[in-house]
Amino acid sequence: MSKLANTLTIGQVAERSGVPTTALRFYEDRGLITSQRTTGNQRRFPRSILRRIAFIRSAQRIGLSLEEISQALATLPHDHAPTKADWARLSSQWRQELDARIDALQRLRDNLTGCIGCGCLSLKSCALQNQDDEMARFGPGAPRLKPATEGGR
Amino acid sequence: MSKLANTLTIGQVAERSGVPTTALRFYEDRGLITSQRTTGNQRRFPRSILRRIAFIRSAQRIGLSLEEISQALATLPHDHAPTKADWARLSSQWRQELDARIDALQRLRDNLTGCIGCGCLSLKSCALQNQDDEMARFGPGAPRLKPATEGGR
DNA sequence: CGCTGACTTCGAGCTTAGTCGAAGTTGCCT
DNA sequence: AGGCAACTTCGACTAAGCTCGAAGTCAGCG
Repeated sequence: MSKLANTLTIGQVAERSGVPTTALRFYEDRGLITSQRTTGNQRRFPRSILRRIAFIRSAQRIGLSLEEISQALATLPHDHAPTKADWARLSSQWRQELDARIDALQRLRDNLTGCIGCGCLSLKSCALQNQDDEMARFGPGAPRLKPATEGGR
Repeated sequence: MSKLANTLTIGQVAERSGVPTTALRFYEDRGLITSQRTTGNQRRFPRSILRRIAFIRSAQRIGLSLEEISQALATLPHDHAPTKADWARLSSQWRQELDARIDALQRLRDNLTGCIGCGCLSLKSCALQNQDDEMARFGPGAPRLKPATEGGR
């Protein structure tokens, strides 16, 4: 608890951001964040990393994958923390995604509600059954991202 | 394309339900469905399996895990397809879950909307940052079900 | 009878987002 | 100089929901 440099160790970043060191290293591995190294090969982060991490966690909360977040970050200046304008641009994009997701869920719910009385579950006619799979990507379980969409082999 | 027995092979079930044979075997493995075997050890399914599968896929679309679905199925008579009443009971339960999820997403969106202009992303003050993690379980990626909630070990 | 396609089991692999442990190195305080 | 916490890498493991391949068996048509 001393040595206030203008860089942070991974432990300090973890403490301040609430993100475990393991996750931070993982993010670096995936290119979401970067760091300098000391002569002894330890990571040193600029303070601006905290905002970047905040950005990442927010995006995750929205439901983006690290891959998508990575792409979003790629549209930002990588030498400093995102500006207000950057944030406005991306966050309104995300809001649209959220809107779409809410819509999809609502449609699903409405279908379900319509189905409660009918006990249908017919493979052909039930709206629940035939709803296109846009919900799939939001359920748990990664592989449902594309169940059998892969081109032949 | 002949031999219309009152039981179905796994391939026929796959074709009629749209669920791959691999998945069907997997479901059987997990106890979600069962089958008879021929003398040659091949699976033969009753036609009622189609409804059961429809049920399973619907539940998945709602966002339930196979484990949860398995539990729901356990409350049903296992000797025949779910009745109208069974379906009504479960589907209205699911609707509540959906409602909760929609609410959570809407709250998230509202926070995000409030944040678009502010460019805050402050670790301490931003509502997006401090929102409790109830959204986590609905994003993609299984492990987010409980990020670091595991009792110290 | 023979062929072929559909079936069987089994274990390995995929994906995402990490976590954990081992074995070894640094940084920093006293 | 010593000591200890914090750091390093690396590979293995988790969870869910499957998919794939290998190696072998079965069903049914001609």
